[in-house]
Amino acid sequence: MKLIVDRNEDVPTAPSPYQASCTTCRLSSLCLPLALEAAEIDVLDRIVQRSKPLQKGQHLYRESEHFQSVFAVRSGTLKAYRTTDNGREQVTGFYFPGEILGMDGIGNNRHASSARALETAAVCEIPFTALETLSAKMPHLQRHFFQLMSREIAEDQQLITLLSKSSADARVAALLVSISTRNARRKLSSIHFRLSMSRVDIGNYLGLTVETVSRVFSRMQKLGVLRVENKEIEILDRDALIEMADA
Amino acid sequence: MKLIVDRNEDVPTAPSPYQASCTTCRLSSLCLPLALEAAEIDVLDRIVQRSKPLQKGQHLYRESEHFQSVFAVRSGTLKAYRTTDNGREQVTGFYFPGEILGMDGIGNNRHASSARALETAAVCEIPFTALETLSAKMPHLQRHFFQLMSREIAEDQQLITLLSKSSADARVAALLVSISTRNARRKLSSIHFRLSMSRVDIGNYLGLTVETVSRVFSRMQKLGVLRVENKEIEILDRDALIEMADA
DNA sequence: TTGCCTTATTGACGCAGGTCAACGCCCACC
DNA sequence: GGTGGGCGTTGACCTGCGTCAATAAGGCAA
Repeated sequence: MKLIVDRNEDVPTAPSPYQASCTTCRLSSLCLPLALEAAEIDVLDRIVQRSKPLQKGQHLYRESEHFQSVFAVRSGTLKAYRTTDNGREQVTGFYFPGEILGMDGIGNNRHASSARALETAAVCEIPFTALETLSAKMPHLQRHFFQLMSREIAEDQQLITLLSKSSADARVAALLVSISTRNARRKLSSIHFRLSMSRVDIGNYLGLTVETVSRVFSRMQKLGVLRVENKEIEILDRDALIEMADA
Repeated sequence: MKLIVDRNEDVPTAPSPYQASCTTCRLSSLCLPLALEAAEIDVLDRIVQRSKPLQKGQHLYRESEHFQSVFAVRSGTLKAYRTTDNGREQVTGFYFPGEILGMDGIGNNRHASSARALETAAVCEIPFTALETLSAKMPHLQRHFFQLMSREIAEDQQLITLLSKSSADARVAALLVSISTRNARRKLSSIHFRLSMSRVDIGNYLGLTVETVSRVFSRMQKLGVLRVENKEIEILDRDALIEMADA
């Protein structure tokens, strides 16, 4: 007998199964421009599509597929990755609730990367042509999307720097700090969390092997910076971690 | 006595010293949306500012400065770079004529990187607020800028993959192929060109040391893939180079 | 032209992290 | 409860690239 209620409310409620609205969404402060008025949110709301949640491992979109929409994560985590010409995989980002993915597809009308769920995940689909039309009418919204894309560029550049210059320790530290910060934005614990991605994905993202990632975790634990128990991470010394991240 | 005419026509012509227009610019096919009508180009033309060329080493903008404009390269080459917390430099890109830079500043209203000229360079300044206003009225233009930004994201992701997975040989090969391709877009030789950036910059961009870059060039020369003479590069076997780029 | 300074090349050597291999643990599914 | 397979950890060894150092080759000023 199941006494504990599932925290992910995936249960459909007829007639419009996954209904929710931007107005009531507690993540809207992350993915929408704050300056948007109630009436404007309503208009936007009407173009956003909410469909049934993705199961772990399921794809949201695949590289080189026709691009139609960008997506906002509602719950769960997704990873974006591209496949290189020689068949290897490169994880290009992890996306948490409130974050937007798929913007790399706008440029050539096809997705430049694939995205799949790392755990059960729900997303809002935002058809891009509708978004464009709306943006032209709502300056705040246009500005907001320019900003979102610009920030994605800036974040990618930070990753470039990380990959180009930093030691294995610094890379892992930087990722943990990033996750910690993003958790804080979502009002979750910034020092205690569960990694939704595997060591393989972490290594792939950071340009390291699984073994190295594992060794770094062990080392940090020994140093008293972290407590690691499988996917559960507790940050014991955030300052030390931040220090390590730019060494 | 100087018989050879300078190819860079920097000579001011009174009364409006650096006058030129998007209509006559042979690069406009690269930096403007093709679908723009003559009248629209004219409107855009009016917001674009052309100032005196930058000298080698001169900054176009600096990291964390207030963001106001994006820039289109008219002639010469620029590099963008950011300074890490621990004081090191990371080159995030090279920009050739017809390419747009500065878009990473939109997100937080300050430039996320610095940009400096690698040689005498002329740019068109495009004030961003004006561009926004115009974009709202001209759907083609809005779409174009979304696309430009998206492509920058996709390109950064490619660099991420390169830095994360590839050998020194592959990185250098990839850069050369990229320059070669971009030269072709500008109707310049794709097999014979002069590198405007130093070995230090190349190494920095690719996450390698100068010494490694130098060794890779020597090795490729020995293999008959390249002919290297200082900054002059001749690609002897483009297919081999492309092959090396994803190994 | 000379001389100085910056940039590039080449060699010798060391180390961080990759590779290979063995093993333990977690959990899903009989 | 048992068992198989994936995921994570740890150790031993190897190698590609960084580091340090010496030298050469441009390029610019005077």
